[in-house]
Amino acid sequence: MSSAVKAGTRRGAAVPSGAKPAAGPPAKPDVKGADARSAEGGFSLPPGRALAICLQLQTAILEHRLRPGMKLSEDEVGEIFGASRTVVRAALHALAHSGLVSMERNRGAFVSRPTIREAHEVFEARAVIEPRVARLAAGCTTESQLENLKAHIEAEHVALAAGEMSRSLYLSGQFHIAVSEIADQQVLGTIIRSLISRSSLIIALYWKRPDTACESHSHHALMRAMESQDGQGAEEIMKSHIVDLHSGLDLVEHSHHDQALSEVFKK
Amino acid sequence: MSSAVKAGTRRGAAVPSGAKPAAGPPAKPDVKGADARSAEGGFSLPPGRALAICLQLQTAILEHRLRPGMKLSEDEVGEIFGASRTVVRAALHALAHSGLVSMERNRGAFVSRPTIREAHEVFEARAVIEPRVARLAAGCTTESQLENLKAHIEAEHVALAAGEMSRSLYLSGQFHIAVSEIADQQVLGTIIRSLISRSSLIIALYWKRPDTACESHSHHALMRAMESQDGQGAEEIMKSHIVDLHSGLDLVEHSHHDQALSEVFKK
DNA sequence: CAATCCGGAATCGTATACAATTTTTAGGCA
DNA sequence: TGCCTAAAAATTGTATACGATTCCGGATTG
Repeated sequence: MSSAVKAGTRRGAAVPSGAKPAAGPPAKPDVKGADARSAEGGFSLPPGRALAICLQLQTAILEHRLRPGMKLSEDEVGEIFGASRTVVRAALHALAHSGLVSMERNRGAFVSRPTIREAHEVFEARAVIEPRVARLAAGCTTESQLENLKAHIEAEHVALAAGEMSRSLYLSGQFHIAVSEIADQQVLGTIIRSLISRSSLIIALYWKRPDTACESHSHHALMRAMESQDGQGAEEIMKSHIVDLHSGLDLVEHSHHDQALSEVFKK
Repeated sequence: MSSAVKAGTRRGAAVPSGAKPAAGPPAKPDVKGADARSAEGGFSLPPGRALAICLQLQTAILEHRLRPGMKLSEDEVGEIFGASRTVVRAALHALAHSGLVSMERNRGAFVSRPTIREAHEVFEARAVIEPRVARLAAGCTTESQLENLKAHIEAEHVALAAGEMSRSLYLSGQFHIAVSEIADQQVLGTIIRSLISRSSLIIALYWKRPDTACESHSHHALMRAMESQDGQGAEEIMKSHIVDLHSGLDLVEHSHHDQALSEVFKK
C-alpha cells in the first residue's frame, strides 16, 4: 500500500537535495566537513551500500520530506533503492540507533515521533552541551572556518528568502554542526549531531509559527563572538539561542489526524 | 584460530557474569533499574535474539573479559551463541553504534581500542555532562533511590575488598548510571551510558595503577550531597570526581605487544 | 445490528547460500 | 636467504528463501 517513500532518484548523489542551488553565485557554502563522517549519528558507518541508503533516508527525514510517523517498509525502501532487504535492514537499524527512526518488533520501522517529554529533554541536553562546545570553538576558530560559517548563514538567508522553510531549518542545524566541528571534539560533536537530528523531527512536529526568521540573528551574533575569540560570549549566546528554540516550540499534545476526529465527535 | 570469546553458557541469563556472587550475603545490590533498557548505548534494541547477544558481549567487554583489540569473528560468535550470522551481525552493529566495537570493512569487528585523543574527549564530555545531571538528580532523590545508591557503593566495596578489580570498575560505572537515572533524563542518560561504556574500554587500556581505591570516597560524598538535596555540591563533587578519573589515566602511546619488542631492540 | 471470530495477505525475523574481498601461504626466482 | 608473485583459504557483504507474527477483511452468531 501507499507510495510512502519517494526520496530522490534511485541513485542520485548521496545528498542530492542538499546541493540545491537556490541562487547561483552566493551559494557555494554547502556543508564543508559534513560529507560521509557526518553520517547518521556519526558512529560506525554501516557497510557499503547501507550507508548510501542511510544518508538518503536521513536527508529526506531531516528535510521533512519524510514526516514523523511514516512507515518505512523494508520491501518498499528496498525496491526504491534497488537493494535487498538485508542492506535496507542495516540502514534502518543504523537510523534507529541515531534516533531518527524507531523500530517496533514484528511491525516495522517508522520515522520517529518524539514525545513531548523527549522534545524537552533533547533541548535541555543541547542547552547543556552546545554552549560549552561553542566556548571551546570560539577559542580556536581559523579564518577559513569563519568563512565557512559565514557561507552557512548566507545559505540560510537565501533559503529563507526563497520561502524554503524546511531547507532553511535543515541548514540551521548544519550551522550548529559546523560550530561543533570547529571545536574539534569528535565525541561531543557526534552527540550534538544526534541531538540536532532529533531536533529536526521535534521541530517538524511541534513548531509554533511557520514564519519567524528568528535563527539568523543568533547565528550571526554567535559567529561574531567566535570571530573575536570571545568564549564567554559565545557560550552565553548559544545558551540563550537554544533556550529560544526550545520556547519556540508548542509542546502540547497535538492529537494528530483522525484521533482528533474521533476525539472531537466523541459525544 | 583462538578461543577468543568464551562468554557464559550459550543461553544463560541475560547478564550472567554480572551476577557473580563474590561473597554470599552482602551482595544483594546488583544494578536495579539497569535491566533491558540499559542495553548497549540505550537506543533501539536490536530485535529478539540479537539483544541477548548484545548484552552478553557488552557485559563481557565491560568486565574486561574481552580486551580491546580482540577480534569478534561473526562465525565464531555465532557458533558460541548458537545463532546464525544474521543476528550476530545485528548485535555487532548495535555494539558498534554504541562505540564498544569498531567494524572495518571486509575485515570484521573488533573490540574498540579508543585512541588517546578519544580518551581525552570522552572524559571531557563526561566532565561537561555528568555534573549537570548530578545536580538535577540531587533535586529529586527519593529514599529508595538513596538506598539503591548505597547498595551500589556497598557492592563496590565488596568487590574491591575481594580484589576483583574489573568487577569493581564495572560497578563503579553502574553507580554513575544509577545517578543519571535518578535525574530521570532519558536522553542525557543514554548519552551518559554510552560514555561510561567507552570509559570502561579506556580504563582497560590506559589505567595507571591497578590499586587505588579512589572511587568509593567520591561516590560516598556524592551520595551524601544528594541526600541533603545539595545540587550545587553534587555538581562540584561530580565534576572533580571525573577530573580525578581523567587524571588517573596514563594517556601515552602504549606501544602494545610485539610493537614494543621491535621498539625495544630497535637499535 | 453489533461484536466476535477466523482465514488470507502482508510484513518482519532468521537461516542459509552465493559472491566479493582480504589474508595467508606456498612456490619460484634472483 | 630474502623477496615477490600467485593461488588457496578464510571472512565478510549481499541476496534469497522459509517460518512466525501481525494486520485486515468478511463471515458467523448472539
